[in-house]
Amino acid sequence: MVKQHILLAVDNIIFTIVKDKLHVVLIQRAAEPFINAWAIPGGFVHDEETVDEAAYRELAEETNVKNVYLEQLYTFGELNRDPRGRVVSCAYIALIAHKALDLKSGSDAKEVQIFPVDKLPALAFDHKTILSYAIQRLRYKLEYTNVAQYLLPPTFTLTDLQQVYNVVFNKEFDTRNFRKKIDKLDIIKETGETIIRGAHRPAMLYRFKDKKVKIVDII
Amino acid sequence: MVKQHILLAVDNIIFTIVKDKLHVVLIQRAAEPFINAWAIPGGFVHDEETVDEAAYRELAEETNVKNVYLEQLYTFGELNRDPRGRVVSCAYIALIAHKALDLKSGSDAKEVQIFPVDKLPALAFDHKTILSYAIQRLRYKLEYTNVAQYLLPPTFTLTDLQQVYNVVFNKEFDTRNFRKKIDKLDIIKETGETIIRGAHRPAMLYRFKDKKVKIVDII
DNA sequence: CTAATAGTGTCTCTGAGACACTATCTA
DNA sequence: TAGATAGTGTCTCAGAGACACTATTAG
Repeated sequence: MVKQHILLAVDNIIFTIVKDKLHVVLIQRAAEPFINAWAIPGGFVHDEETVDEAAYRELAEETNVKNVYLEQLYTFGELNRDPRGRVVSCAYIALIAHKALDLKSGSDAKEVQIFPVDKLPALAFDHKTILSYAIQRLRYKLEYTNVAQYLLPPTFTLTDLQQVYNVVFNKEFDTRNFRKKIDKLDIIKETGETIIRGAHRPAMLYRFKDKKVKIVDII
Repeated sequence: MVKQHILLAVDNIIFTIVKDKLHVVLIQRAAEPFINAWAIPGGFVHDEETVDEAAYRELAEETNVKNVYLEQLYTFGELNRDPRGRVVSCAYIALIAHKALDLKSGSDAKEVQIFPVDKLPALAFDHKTILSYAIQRLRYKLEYTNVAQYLLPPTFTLTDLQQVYNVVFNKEFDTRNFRKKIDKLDIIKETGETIIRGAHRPAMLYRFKDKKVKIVDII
């Protein structure tokens, strides 16, 4: 029907939170172009898989994960993104709890590593642009949905949950107001268990009521 | 580098408001598959143009427009979208004032026509899915940005502006509250001119202060 | 004068944000 | 008992939403 010389790729911006920093998974490229440079993991879409499936497959090849949140971010279609030729990339955001993350480098990467988003190495291709866009979207989504759960283990304390927001928005939310808000939204429930994490009062563990992404005004 | 048999297309969901209904531009297909069926206008991306440019080009081929708002919506990458083969489509939303719309059918269409979104014909491909998604996004964007201006002529009355919101959200906003809100947001200015549209008090004409898309909490 | 739309102000209630102390544990 | 984090309530202010009348025109 048509002659076209465009290749379609997917890129996954994999976010996770470590201590008090938002981190992103990057790979060190093992081949030209941009050999040795750090890049967002991704690859070409196969003929017999959907674009979503391609993103899942590529994600699995880099990180051993289940229960990841994956959401299409944007399609980057500029002309000279890739020196090898015309490549259009459909970017996805993945959210994962740090505990669940178990990185192993795939065939096309020397190394896989997480980096705090405020201390990134130079990135290959237009990956810096993609990443900024991803952070924007992440903030946006945390503001009005319950996807924060995917950055947390299945059970967590209210402090953990607030930490996610503090870190992603890079500010200190007020503990009382934050808890009031969460309480009113009715999106989490107590597990009945507590956890002791030091020489102080133990914290109640909670769980999200609904795994499905719901629109809720959190911030 | 890679063998891939995927074609990349763009589709434009062109919205406009006529009287008290949200409308969308559709073409009647002149070729198989889905010959004679109505479809969202679109086409394949050329090798030497960006995906955005492809969307603009296709848009221009169907509608004689300048000053259109065009925004990438979502990339639809399912396997059997197109019976001819593997086609991934990057969908865009376009907003245009009805006055500015001057449709002419391109080569691959028998007919171009606007339809109210609540009285659509059967649509080809997965275009019904795409359209629902587009309407959702449109509502979303009107809620928190100033893009409503692109559904209006350069100058308009407050009633016109409210009409856009009434129509897109399919409800009657309160005139006083709506105007208070718009006033406080400081996004439009009086032109100083009035317009008479019948046997009643003339209405003040306004203009948006800023063409750039801005985040503002309208609804 | 009638009919039709343009244009305006007040009150109530809810939610956002500022703010400081008690509870519970370990060492 | 000192040190550390968990957990909680009140007040103020701003904004959302409900609500009804006057202004201006043509015919």
